[in-house]
Amino acid sequence: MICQSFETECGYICVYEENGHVTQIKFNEKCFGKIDQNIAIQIEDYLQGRRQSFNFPVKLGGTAFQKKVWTLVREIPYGHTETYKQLSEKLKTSPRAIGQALKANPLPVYFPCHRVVAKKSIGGFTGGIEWKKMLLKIEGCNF
DNA sequence: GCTTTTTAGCCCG
DNA sequence: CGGGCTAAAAAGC
Repeated sequence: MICQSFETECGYICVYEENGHVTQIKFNEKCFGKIDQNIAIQIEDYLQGRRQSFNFPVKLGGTAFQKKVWTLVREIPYGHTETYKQLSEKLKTSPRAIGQALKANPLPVYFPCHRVVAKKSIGGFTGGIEWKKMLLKIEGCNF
């Protein structure tokens, strides 16, 4: 397994790769490896606001429910936000269950959980809400 | 399987 | 702006 860091105005973001598949994305972590260049370019382009979606293979764990939520989140269009509640209604579940699943998301950014906000606040984010704000800002969303 | 714990929410006063 | 409430998933047994 290898990983590569990318610099942002919020700190470093670290992407883990295992034989061509992205397995994990972490915040505030610096490392010195080089991952598959095709993937690296996509990440870099996204962070510069030049790319709106990803096209690389990933490897996932997680429960059936978590995968359902993550998949649904991926369908939220670039630059848009939805609330935990809206998603919960789509899956006939509760807002808090959505929060739990997003917290367990191993691939933030790829599964854009930063586009999911609470009804009256921004909600939470792994690695700090500063990241969430920054990612939304990249997408041209003022929160 | 059942019970307890935890939750990145919500709503109402 | 608290507090209490709640459902539902995950962890524990």
